[in-house]
Amino acid sequence: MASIFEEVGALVAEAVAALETDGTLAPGHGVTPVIEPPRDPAHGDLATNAALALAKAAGMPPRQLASLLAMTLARAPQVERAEVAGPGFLNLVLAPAAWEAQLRAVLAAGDSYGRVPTRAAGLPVNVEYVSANPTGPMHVGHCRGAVVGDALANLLEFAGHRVTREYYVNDAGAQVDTLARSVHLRYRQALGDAIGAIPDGLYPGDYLVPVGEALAAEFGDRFRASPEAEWLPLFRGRAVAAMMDLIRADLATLGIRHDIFTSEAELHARGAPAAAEARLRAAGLVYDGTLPPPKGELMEDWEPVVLPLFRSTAFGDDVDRPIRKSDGSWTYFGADMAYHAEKAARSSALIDIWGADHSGTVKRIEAAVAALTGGEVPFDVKLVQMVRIFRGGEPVRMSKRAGNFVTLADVVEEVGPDVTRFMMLTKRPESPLDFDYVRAVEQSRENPVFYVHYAHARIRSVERRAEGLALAEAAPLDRLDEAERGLIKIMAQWPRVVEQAAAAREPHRVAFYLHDLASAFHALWNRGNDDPALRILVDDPDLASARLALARGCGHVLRAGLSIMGVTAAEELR
RNA sequence: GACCCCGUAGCUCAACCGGAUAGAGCGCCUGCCUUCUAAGCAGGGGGUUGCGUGUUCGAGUCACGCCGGGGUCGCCA
Repeated sequence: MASIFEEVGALVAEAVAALETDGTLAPGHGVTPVIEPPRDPAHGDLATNAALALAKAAGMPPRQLASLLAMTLARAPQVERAEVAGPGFLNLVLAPAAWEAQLRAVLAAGDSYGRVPTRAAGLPVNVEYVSANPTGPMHVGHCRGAVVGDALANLLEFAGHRVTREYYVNDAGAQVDTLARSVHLRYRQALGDAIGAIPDGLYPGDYLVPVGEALAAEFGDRFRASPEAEWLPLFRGRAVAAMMDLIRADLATLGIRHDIFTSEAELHARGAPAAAEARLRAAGLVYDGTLPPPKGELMEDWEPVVLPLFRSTAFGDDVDRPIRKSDGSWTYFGADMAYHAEKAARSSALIDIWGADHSGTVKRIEAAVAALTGGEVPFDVKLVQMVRIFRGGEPVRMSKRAGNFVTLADVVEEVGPDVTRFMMLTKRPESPLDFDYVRAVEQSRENPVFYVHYAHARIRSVERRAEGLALAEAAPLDRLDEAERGLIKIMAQWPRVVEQAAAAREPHRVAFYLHDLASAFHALWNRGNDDPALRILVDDPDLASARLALARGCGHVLRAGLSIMGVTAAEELR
């Protein structure tokens, strides 16, 4: 069944078409009227700007056009009243039966209410998220991008897209060589060498100790004193594999699993950057040139050098960007460019979730994708701002260099995956987030996780209690009152929330919507505290079954939303 | 210097491709527990949406310019 917005949208479209038929309105105006719930409930259940948007095409004042539309719309059985308001808005009050039908649709669809059937045609949407460097366990800073990316992938699937969840493994370059050297030190340590303090520039974390021990057990002292060239590739491979195991285990604690891990090293091995360079050279977008000296802090060692440059300035970037270094090896950007070209070839759209510290590189990669796909594949980079972690208002320090950083595992262990995921989605990603261990587990209205769980637990409690009662089979939903229909109206917005959150790539909107829905449910529930006749399970079996159906429907929507967020719906809170 | 993000109630934040009188929570004030879980609910007070100009029937939302906070800048990763 169509959502209430689609249903009313169709009615409005019919009314507009009727005006075209009788010549009031010339066809071909290209206007799609917006149907939305008005902010002010006095403006009815739904409002449309159709007359405002079409006034120019009709050559008629908006209010006059609106009253023509109102006359047609008022004849529809779903519409109780159609009123012209303000500059030419058309406010619609729907008949109670229309809302009862919406509740029946929710109950029929169950937890799938609002889900769009998967579109089989075309390539999947690619969401790349986490992509943390394989040099250690995940820290809390990675956590937000991980949750936002995963929830976004869930949301897009719910909205009918096929989705590929992808992780780009930066297993090439200097940092993984550093990792390998750090592991070699731990390997010597495992063989009994006194290694002393970990030198500056190497990774100090204890998590490398077992990696060194495993290598010692397997290879004995074969690489103890041998030249670096003999062990570096081997140690690098083992270290990266071990780090990726750590990272996958961290992600698993949050229920996150990627479909594809793409290796930067393999990308180089199959010559992808060179292929991308050739295409861009042919298009005149890569040339050999010299960069101007960097602005900002003074760079004493800077010297002009001729390098292959990507013409990102043609796409709004400040300067052109080198794709290879003076020694001929690829820059990070050179590989990343090729990687995105490969992803674009197998995707209908690309979405990257990045930490805000990479904001400076967005333009060049957007430029590269536009250049390599001819603008055919939409590409969005969503920047996620940093997380600051607190305990009872006191900042908790983290420092990856010192090796004593707050890990993702620390957070999940302390507050659990559900709270972690929910909290990461309680703000727009582009706002910095303060995460407080104490407040995150607080059981109060102030805590949105708890608040939504509490609503669901109340519904489950009533459902359990109702199991032993003899209630009417088919709930007579016309017994519901105005306030109860108000809850249906909020539930009926769910398909639209899904559609718009998916289009905007903003999973946090689901969290906010669930909070609103839970709030409406709590309000209804509490009427029963003031007046026992307003409780759900009253003596009248017809009325009880109708109210139970309402609560059940609300439970379905709460579970649908929580499943997108990747949060378990609590059965009870004790 | 340049680029990116942010600026909305005392605080933390919303505001659905631009829509009508900008909404929640916290804190403050006033009510509601022999309960279907009061871990909650109802009501009250609180705003020049940082400033300005422009586009529009209509701007917190779009454009441009300022101001303020944060982040970034490299042949790094």
